[in-house]
Amino acid sequence: MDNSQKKKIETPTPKSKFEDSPVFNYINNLSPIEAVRSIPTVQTFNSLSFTSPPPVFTSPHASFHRESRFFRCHNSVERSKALESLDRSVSTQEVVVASGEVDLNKEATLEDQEDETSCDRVDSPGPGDIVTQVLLDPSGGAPQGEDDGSSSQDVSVGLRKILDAQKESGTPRLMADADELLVFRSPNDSEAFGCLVDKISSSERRFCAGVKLTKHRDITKDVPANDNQPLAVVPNQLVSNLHRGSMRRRCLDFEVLGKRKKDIADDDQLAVGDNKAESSSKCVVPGIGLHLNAIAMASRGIKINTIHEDSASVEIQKSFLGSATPVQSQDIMRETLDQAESEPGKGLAVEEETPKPLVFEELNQDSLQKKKQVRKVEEPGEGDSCKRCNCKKSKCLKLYCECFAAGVYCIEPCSCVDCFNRPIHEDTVLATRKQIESRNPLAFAPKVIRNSDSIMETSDDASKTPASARHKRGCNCKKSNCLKKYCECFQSGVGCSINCRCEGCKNAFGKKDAYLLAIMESKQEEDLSKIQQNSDLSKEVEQNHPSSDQPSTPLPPYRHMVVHQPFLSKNRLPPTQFFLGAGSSSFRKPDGDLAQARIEKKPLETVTQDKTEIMPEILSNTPITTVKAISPNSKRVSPPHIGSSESGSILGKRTNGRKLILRAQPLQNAQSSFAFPAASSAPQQSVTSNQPAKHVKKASRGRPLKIRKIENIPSGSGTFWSPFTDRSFEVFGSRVYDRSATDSQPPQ
DNA sequence: GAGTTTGAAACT
DNA sequence: CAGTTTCAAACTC
Repeated sequence: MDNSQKKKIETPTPKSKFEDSPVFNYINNLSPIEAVRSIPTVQTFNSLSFTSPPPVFTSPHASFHRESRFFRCHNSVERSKALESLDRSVSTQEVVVASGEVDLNKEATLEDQEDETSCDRVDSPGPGDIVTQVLLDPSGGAPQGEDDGSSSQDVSVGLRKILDAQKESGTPRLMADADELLVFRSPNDSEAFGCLVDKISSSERRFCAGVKLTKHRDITKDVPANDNQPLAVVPNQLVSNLHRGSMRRRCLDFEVLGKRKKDIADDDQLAVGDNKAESSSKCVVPGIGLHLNAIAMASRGIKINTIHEDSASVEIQKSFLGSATPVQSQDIMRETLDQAESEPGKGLAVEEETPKPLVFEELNQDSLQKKKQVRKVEEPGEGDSCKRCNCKKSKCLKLYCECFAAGVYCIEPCSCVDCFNRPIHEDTVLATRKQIESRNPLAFAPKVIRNSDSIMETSDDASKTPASARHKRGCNCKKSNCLKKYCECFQSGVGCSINCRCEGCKNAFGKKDAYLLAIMESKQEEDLSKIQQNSDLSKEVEQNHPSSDQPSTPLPPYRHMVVHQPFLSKNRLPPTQFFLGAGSSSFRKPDGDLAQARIEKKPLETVTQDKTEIMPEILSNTPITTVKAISPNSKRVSPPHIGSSESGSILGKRTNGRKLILRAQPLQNAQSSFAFPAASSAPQQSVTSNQPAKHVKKASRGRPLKIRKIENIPSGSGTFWSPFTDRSFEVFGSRVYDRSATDSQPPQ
């Protein structure tokens, strides 16, 4: 291309006197050079961007840095004041903080000292900031300096220089943060997040929150090899280091025992030498080995933030959830927001901490007071990272002990007697833990499972509730009516489920009985939708016009067609599902009024408002894998039919409500795969299966329906809609019946 | 803060 | 697996 351009420039006309002019020569010479110059520049950014996620990811990432500051000010009444003082250079600060992150990522394991100081420079944006932003953009977390080779390394070196220069004039305020980051090594160490967030919320180290957390995220993501590295004990410890030490001291690091022992020795020394520091640290860094706990604790860190109901916090927390998928994060966030809404104060796992000399300490006076107030309200629920026990006889080596159960060492605030849950007795702790785990491998797993995937692992159908929290084992309350914290479900803020053996359940978060109610209601709705759909079919038969290819609602070309198996859609809808609105409604919403919940849900419907949509909508509050089966005409596929008898089809085989998801295929493949409309002239009611015939006959109000049997269909059962032909089909076992040979406009 | 209640954990 | 005991948190006063 350059050659052709050159030719165009150079060879249009025979040489003229103009060519000899300096201007012409200048232009003639400049053009190709400009092109050559511009290309490398673009390529440099492109190369960086290529390793970066799309902008949709970069924005939250960037906002994370921005909001990390907010995040730290959340608990302060003078948040705005803090912001004023901090916002000397908003955007550039973020960038520089981020640059610290990059720097740390690159060299955390190499130079502790560098780590300590890399966070110092906050206020002075450097020339490399923009490039740093580019480096940081990838929310994938990979330090671009390592990935991108020389160019980004150069940038990083430049940043380091800048940082070094700033270091001389910077304050030591943030020094501790960098090495404190090293405390957290495990990607699953979500409780560490929680604790860290606690600390953050508690006011100190305002600015480095983002650095710390992103650092953690990046470390865990990018340097997995370091996951098992011993904690980096930084020399020249500051007060915060003692604090850190106590944090580590309370950490039950079951997976790196050998490596930890060395640290433990140090910790013990610290413990002897400075219990004050220990007591100042009630926050807990969880045991790295507590990977199971981390599952549930992934949401813990969020909890703290969401109380602020700041959308920015959401972004932060998404960022915190480094290992969580966006969908998971969303789910967690939704839940957390709901929790924060329904339980103000509970989400604040804030611990009192001894204030440390920090630059912005004055900004935190109020926040500390507030936190103390919050602390009173705060209840060390199941999800709290900071446990305090009062064990007398168990030596804190049984699950009776909250600390031990939470996977943390007992610390100063504990009032336990003869406590063995100390780093000194780590061997005993580990042995006991192993013993308990041998008895019950999930003994240290979170009691409440908020992750839908985890829920899906359970054997109970009722637990297969997407996006709903469940107590793992269920409660067994007899007298508390699940209305007091004796009830683990209530304490965890989740509704009772079919797993519970409670009596007289009145759990405000969801009665067990609500299951039955939900089942009944869903069945009613299913019937209604059945009737509605069959009515539509009748109309279609009447009109007898070919299928419409004009969807009223544009839909993405690719869609999952979900065939809800009867037991999921019909019988296994837990009450909490009703509380999971499309937006912020929550499973925490008391289920006292299911109807109200449904009413609230109704406005959320964006398509036709007929009753048939309620259930699918509810079901759609599931992870992304379950997509509503909505026709382009906004006509929802009715829940699958269940005949009076479930024999003769997959219905007879209860499959725990698993959803059969049929992936839509390109049009040319769709017809072949579904084998329709193979017999367009099939006789009406040519039904080979009794159940469909019976059902259709009944639902069609006596009108004959065009039902064509289609062979060789994957087993499954239910009604589904084909986006390619805008037809509905019924699947019964291995047979598919085309229920909409002629389609009509959907009812509005 | 002491005593009671409660339900999970542990034990048999 | 069911019944009992132990235990510590939650609760009440």
